[in-house]
Amino acid sequence: MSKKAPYRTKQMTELLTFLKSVPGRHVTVNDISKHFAQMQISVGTTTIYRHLEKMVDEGLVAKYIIDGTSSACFVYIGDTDSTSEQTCYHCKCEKCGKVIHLQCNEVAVLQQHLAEHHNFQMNPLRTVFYGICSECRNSTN
Amino acid sequence: MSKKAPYRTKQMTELLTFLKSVPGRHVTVNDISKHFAQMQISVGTTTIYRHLEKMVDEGLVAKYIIDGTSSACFVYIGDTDSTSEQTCYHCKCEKCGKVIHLQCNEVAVLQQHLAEHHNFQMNPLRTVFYGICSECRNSTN
DNA sequence: TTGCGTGCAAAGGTTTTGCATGGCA
DNA sequence: TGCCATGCAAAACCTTTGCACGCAA
Repeated sequence: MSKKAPYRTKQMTELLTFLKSVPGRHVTVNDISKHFAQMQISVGTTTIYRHLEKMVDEGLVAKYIIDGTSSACFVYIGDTDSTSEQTCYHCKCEKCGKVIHLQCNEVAVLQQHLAEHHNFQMNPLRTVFYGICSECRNSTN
Repeated sequence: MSKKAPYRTKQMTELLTFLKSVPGRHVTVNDISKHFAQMQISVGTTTIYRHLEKMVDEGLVAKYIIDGTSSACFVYIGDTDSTSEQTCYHCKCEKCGKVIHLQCNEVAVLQQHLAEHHNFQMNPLRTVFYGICSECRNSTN
């Protein structure tokens, strides 16, 4: 019942600093690892996984599973100003693999419909729309 | 350019038979493997993967990546009667892990909107909505 | 006979877990 | 000092690939 007092460790500080330094960008655990290697900062992969998992549970970080075969992506959302920030939706092209960010009211409409009529509280942070992007649609193939 | 004439092998026949025997149900490669083991039918895992991949390309089978950490799911859709069959959408609860099937016109509306206004051809067969299901919403936790 | 289909084994990659050590409070 | 945090190593897991053999046409 008693709260665990989280330690303020160097690794966690570094991780938070990095996440906040790339707002709105998806990063994989690999990306983070490489960044630390470049900066000569020593943080183990295991530690990154463990912290990210915790922060996802706490709602500080959003986890996207863009593609089952590649690794998961993480975005820091803890500082999001809820009054000015618009929700961002993700579309992934099945052909070229590109991920498109879009801000679309229609999705918000659907979100509300699902909540009201299907009692399903959709999470736009984790939901990814799959399909074919405009470039691939126009290409002859 | 010349078409390869696909062989009619025992393994492929068995796989097709099984997929057709569980219409509308998600099955993983593991499920298929276990089924064959129970039926004393010998089909290698590699073969299952290879056939499924081919059938996905041909549009006979839909592949869902419900969760990045677990294995992919496959559904046979080759026999779908396009005149009577309604498209089925998938919602996955982030808490209890349950997958809900729903048939909802609002999603079709969004699909059309994405196509017309964002030039993105959404694929409802692969898209999964993440969120919280009704039971988990109502629970005290 | 031809060459695709098959399946074992092994590789590939991401994520999790065990365990001894290190560091914050 | 107490105990969480760390990170190495190894396991676990799903999927893909190499290669030799078998089988359909």
